[in-house]
Amino acid sequence: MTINLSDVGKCALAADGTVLVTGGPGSGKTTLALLKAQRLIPALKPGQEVLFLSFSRAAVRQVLIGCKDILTAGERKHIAVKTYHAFCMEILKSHGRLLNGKCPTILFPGPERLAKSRFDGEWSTEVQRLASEDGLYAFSTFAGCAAALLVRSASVRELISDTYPVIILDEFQDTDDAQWALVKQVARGSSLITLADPDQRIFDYHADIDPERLNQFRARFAPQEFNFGSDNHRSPNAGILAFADAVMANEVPPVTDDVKQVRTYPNNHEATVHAAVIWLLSKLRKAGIDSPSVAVLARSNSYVGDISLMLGKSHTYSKQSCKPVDHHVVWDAELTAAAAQVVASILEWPLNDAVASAASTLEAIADFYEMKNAEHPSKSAQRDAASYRAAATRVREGKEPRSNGAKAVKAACVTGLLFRGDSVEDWLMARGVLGSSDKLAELFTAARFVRLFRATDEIGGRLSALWAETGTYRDARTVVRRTLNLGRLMAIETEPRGVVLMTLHKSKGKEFDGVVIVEGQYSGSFFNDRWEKPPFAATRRLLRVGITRARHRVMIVRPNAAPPLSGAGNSEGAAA
DNA sequence: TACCTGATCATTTTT
DNA sequence: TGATCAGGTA
Repeated sequence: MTINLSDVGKCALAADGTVLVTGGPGSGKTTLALLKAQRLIPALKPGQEVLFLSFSRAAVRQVLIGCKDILTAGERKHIAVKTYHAFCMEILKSHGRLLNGKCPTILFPGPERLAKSRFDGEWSTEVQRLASEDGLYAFSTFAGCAAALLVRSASVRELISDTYPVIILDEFQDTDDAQWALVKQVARGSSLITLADPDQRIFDYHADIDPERLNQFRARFAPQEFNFGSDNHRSPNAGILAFADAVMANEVPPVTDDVKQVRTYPNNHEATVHAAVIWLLSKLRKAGIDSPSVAVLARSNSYVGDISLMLGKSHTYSKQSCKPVDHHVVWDAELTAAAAQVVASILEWPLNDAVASAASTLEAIADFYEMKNAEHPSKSAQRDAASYRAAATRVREGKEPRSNGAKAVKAACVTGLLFRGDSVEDWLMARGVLGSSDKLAELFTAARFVRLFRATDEIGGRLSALWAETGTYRDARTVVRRTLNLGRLMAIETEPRGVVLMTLHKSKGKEFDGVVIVEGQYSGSFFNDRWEKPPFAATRRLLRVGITRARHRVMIVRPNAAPPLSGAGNSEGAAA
């Protein structure tokens, strides 16, 4: 692969010592970092590696792809690309005993969530206590504890600097306080190559992520600084980046074929979103891309879920029929998984008497509300969890449950369900129990999102296997739980292909042929002066990140009533 | 304690 | 539009 470096790029490549490289999306920061690594690798001693630190596994994957383009197989052996979490976990596992004499163990996110939902009190202080007293480290404590360890132990610090004499820091503008503390420690012995784009700060609503981080870095390390500005190596022409920059600056965006805005009316919003995705796919295919990747981005998780439901239905748009679009959703699935457990427990009804069956389903429902409360504490979730838990106990004691929701479950259970062995049909029948009462509507909605895991086929297959073996759905709950966990892992590891739905935030650092950005009518709106004052700088940065994910084409679908994207009024592009 | 009613609101989080 | 919450009532 030949790489044409700009003059700034050449200087940055040649520079020694601590370096700070800034530049916009697709300006080639990562490429430059890898070229620098390539230049430094021959000087490494045996056992030494260049360390490349990123925030997410998705980012690591993206960097590894870059490594394949730029480095030879031999060179790649001398570069370690890791997440902060992986790096810190290694430090803690190997040397954590030095902190408190306890054998270090890791509290993984799944078990942590469970523990959190059962724990009454401030969880953030509890994880600190678990780390310092028991040597049990939750993921959120990794960086802070690793930093504390390096402060205390010069020998561990030296060991790390000896292994990793050069450390590349990706997306530095989003470094949190604990990670910054860690960076300051490793910098005592290793030299830093730091990559950043202050305009891609999209996580700084988090109190730990300081908008001043880059300046703190400059003040502490006085790095040689190189600015790649708006160099653009991602999309073949500059229309997309220019449009994105205009949106960020709240200026009238340039007219370009690469970015189209579409307005929707309340009665055709869903159909328009659907049609936009189909239209973009066909445009990309016509442009010669065989299997284009398209990201559909929205502001909130719940709205991403809504869009998934839209794409799963048939619509008519301008007399054209839009068939369901196969797609993948990057989805935080804890609640959905809990709802799936409820459905699975219903599949197990025929195996037990009505009392045991109803009680186990009621407990699954209580678990669902506990999970809901753990994710987003609310009085109603707490009350519902307690109420269903109590109902389960009452049922086991042979009494009638009090609440209407629990009564509906009990009644359905007494009537019983007759499953026939068609796992999809039976799943829908079991889910239908939740649709029978208004009180259970929330669970019904959550269970509908099981298809978001793209695990429906997998679950269906495994349930069918269960049925073939036993003529029942014995252990349906276990099967469903395992399948959903598996599906989650695979979703992370596989390269995105086809249509993928996610939040704008999650799209950071990723790249697609086409991008559709959707604004919702009620939720998922862009400009809301409830949280943010005009000119909505944070939202504009976020939109810029989303728009610049596209290599070829962008569509922005917005309600007709929404204010103009930028440039005070006369900025509307052509509608499709 | 459960449920009805009307008011209020509708973001983002790596592993 | 639809979910959620506080306050009132049985």
